[in-house]
Amino acid sequence: MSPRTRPEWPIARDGFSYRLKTMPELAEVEFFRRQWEVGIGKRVERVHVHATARIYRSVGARVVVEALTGTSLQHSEAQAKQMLFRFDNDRWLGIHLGMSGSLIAAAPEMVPGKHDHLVLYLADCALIFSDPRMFGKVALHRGVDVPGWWAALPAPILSSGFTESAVGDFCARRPRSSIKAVLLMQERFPGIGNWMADEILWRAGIHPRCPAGKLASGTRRTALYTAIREVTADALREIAGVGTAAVPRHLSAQLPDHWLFNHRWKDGGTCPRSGTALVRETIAGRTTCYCPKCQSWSWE
DNA sequence: CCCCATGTTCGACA
DNA sequence: GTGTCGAACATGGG
Repeated sequence: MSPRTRPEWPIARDGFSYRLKTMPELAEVEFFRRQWEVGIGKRVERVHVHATARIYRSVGARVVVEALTGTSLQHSEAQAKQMLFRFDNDRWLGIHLGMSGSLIAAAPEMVPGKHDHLVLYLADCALIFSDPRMFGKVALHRGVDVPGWWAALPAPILSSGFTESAVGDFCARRPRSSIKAVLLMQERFPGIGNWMADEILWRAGIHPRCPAGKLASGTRRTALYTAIREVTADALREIAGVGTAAVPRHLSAQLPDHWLFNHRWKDGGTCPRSGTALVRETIAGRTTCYCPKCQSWSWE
């Protein structure tokens, strides 16, 4: 392993790993976007890439180097699980973090490690994209306007375009699918992932195997819609709101103990509301945790 | 060694 | 065409 400079700035953490052990859903993505904000207004002096890394399967690493070297970072945005960074000269960099990606800033002397597939060296810091499993992806775009794939993203959950009737209609179109499977569909629920889906259903008191058709109207639809918006807003506040000064090694440590999140992986974990033993089983192909008492099975 | 992993995509099949 | 399910992707941790 090559020697690496310990990053003292802007984030001081122990050890050599620049990665945070968290898997990115909407709030974590927004958190990671902010880690690169320190580079806004600064020029990219040099770009490091691991040219054969799978994250370059859509756009070659060399294209990224050529497009970004010498430009300045102007602006960034996160939406759903996507991020978009605008540079001058009409260059745009899109990033999806996949299952294990993370962004972080470090001192400009940092030496890229095995999983640091993209590093933008600015005058006084380095912006790093790390991804051990390489399910993440980068995209490049040139033009005055945002790329088409970005413009085509569905209305964000906290925007006025995300309506209760749209949620109900979407459920009505998949009447026999489990609500757990439906909540993971990015085209209607942008940015929701496995743990957020479980948190939403737990708060709403809905069993994850409940057929989506049963939630297409009435009070259950309202409960579902409300929980989606509340969990999204709360997750953004608790996770994305963490500054860049003292970042915990596990972002989940940020979440309050009365959430399902902090109990879901523990063997023998109990529901923070009812004290009942939590259940873990595979639903829609994903590990799902729920409270058998709070989340009613009888949806007829 | 085994099994597991918070995401997405693709092919097979109803 | 639509919807659903499992496998595959690549790596590390327990």
